[in-house]
Amino acid sequence: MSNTKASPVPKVEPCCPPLTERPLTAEEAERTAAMFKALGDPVRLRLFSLVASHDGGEACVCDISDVGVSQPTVSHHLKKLREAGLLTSERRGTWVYYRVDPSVLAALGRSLVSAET
Amino acid sequence: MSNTKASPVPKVEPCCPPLTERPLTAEEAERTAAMFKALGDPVRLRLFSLVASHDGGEACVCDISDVGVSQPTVSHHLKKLREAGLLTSERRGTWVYYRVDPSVLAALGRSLVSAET
DNA sequence: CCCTTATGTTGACACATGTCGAATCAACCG
DNA sequence: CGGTTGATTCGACATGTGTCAACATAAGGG
Repeated sequence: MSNTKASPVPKVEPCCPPLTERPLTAEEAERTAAMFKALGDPVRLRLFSLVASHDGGEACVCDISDVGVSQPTVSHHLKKLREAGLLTSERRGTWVYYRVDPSVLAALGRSLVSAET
Repeated sequence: MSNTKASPVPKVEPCCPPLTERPLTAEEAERTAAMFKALGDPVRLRLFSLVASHDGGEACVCDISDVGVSQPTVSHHLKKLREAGLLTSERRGTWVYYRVDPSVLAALGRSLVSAET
């Protein structure tokens, strides 16, 4: 309402401060670790990669269900990724589509590469 | 040793292919997830951040043992980080020093940020 | 030498997590 | 409607994981 102009986004910090510049606080570590944890399972990482690399950055569950586990398990992992803030889901008719949140992903990555400034 | 000359390191791929350009194979996901998993615990992430942000990129265990868990637990987590290839350790006299592997860290980060090319 | 300090290892245990089959909910189609 | 297919939820189980106390190892100092 008030700051509709080009506000410099004072201290939003979408998710993850850089790991290499100062020690993380307990709270920061808690939030950031939750995201790394979500990517720390092979099946979830494949699912995430399948969604992220799909055309338009989104994919139907039916397109990515072939990762070697049962379909309930796929759904379970997608839910975890959604709860971690890495994916969003939307139902369009019969199918449910998942897509990545690019900003969160980029911020997470930047928390790692910021070392080589 | 045949290739002692200045080989351009053909396709080493230190650890982690980009997640957003093509679906990861099961094997790639396995290896990459292992690193994310190592960073997926709050205590480990704090320990890692403490080492990474310390002067000279290395820290004595005695400097980073104050993260709210017992000392054996700290040692246990440092071992996990070492096994994941994120930290290396070296004993110099009485104290053991841990330091980060910058190349692995950067490669991991790049696997996330490569989306915004 | 023994003793103190600094780290790492072992064993045990509570708890979280990945997995599946069965049941359930949602949308489309004859 | 009833039926079919897609997707999630539920209940259960085996396995993995974080944690600590106790013990072991390493280095240095009296």
